[in-house]
Amino acid sequence: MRQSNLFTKTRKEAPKDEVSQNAQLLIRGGYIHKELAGVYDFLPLGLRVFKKIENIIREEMNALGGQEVLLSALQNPELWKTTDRWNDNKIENWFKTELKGGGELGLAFTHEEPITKMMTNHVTSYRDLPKYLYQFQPKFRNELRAKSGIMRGREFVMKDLYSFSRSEEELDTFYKEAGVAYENIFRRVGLGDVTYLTFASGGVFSRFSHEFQVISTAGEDTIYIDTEKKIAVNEEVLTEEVLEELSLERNKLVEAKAIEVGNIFKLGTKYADALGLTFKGEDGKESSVHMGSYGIGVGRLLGTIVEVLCDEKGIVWPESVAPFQVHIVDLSQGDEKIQALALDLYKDLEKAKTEVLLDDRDLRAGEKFAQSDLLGIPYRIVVGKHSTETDFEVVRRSDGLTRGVSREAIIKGEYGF
RNA sequence: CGGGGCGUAGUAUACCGGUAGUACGUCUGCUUUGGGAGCAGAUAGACCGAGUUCGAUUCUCGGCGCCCCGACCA
Repeated sequence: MRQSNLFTKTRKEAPKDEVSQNAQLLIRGGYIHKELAGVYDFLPLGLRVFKKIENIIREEMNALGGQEVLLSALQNPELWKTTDRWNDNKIENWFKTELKGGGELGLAFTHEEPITKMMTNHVTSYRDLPKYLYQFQPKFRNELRAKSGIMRGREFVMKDLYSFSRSEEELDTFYKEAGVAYENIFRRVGLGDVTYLTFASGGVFSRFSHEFQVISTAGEDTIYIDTEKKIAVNEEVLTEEVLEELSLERNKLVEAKAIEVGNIFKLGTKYADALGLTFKGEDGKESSVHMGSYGIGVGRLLGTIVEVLCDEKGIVWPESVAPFQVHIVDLSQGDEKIQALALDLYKDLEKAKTEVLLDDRDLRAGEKFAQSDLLGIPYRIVVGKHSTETDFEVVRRSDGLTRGVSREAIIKGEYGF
């Protein structure tokens, strides 16, 4: 893509009402636009990153045996009354709306009820199970206070997977696999070193749920980490009893602020019982389906990557989620030869299916570099006075290292760092 | 929901009971050209409503919106 054609613009300053680093940088870079408090639009660059993250999650969910669906955002109150979750005293952050002809509707804040009900049409026998359904779907939560930029919004896209198993054991097995898939996801988006499996409050059907917490001062949660075992405990469940149960020693735990980027937990038969999701076993007996729920906020994950990996100059995207792999900065300043060098390289990279952004705008070098740093594309190729037809200067964004790289190697994506 | 703060140009800000100034941005021209450059010119603004007043962007009240701390967060 040519930058001269991109409608978004970078800014030197962030709006004063954005305090969080993730939103400041994303707005300055033209990745997102704030629509309302806690409500953000994704612009072309932001959407590219969003889709990259979404695809990594999708690949891992498919590898788990997940089948992708898309459930509606408008929801039937009757289902929620069945489980006693329609009442505003029970669920405070509902967005509710009305039909013209009378009657209420809910705007989805989660999907346990509708997906469980939907599955009653498809599950009758033990042969129909287990099944794993997931979706990327907007969720609406009427937060009393939106905050932390895109980390806690009122509308956000969540990947939610629901597992439908025949027994507790079958659920346990899948639950463990899902945990591994989650670790894969966070590693693949560049957060592997700072993400901890964290024990958090469970529910009626399990002692604990598990959160995936990324260490960050921007986090809202406090966790206690055992760095040797690479697990953590959320402060909300930290008691002597729990420590003993998990064989952890209090004096070995390190306190840290963390961002919850994922959460998995077992639902048992709670929703299946309430909504009649049962199956006939081999013995002909009717049993309730054992369910689990597995969530990742895509926007929050994107914001977390910005928050954790940025530096004083701007965003630093890992290659796996970057909007482009290569940023060609054309410093021709009217020199047609240099301009042609940049343009030829750009065209050849596009032919080679490399995602490349060409800064072909007529701006000064300083501005271009500053904006390029802000955008955070992993590799920058500077085409200027020193460039030749065969050699270019490549700068790695993450550490600023610079190398001379041959045209041939660049086309192959081999920069030699 | 409790507490606090704030609403002036696209952005960041200043001043003022007598209709608003600066910087960045944007546009034009010239100069400049490897880290947000310079000169000249131009563009563009008081959240909404009511009240007080000769006069309100300024004071008062109400509404709306935004931010922060806390609470909340299947």
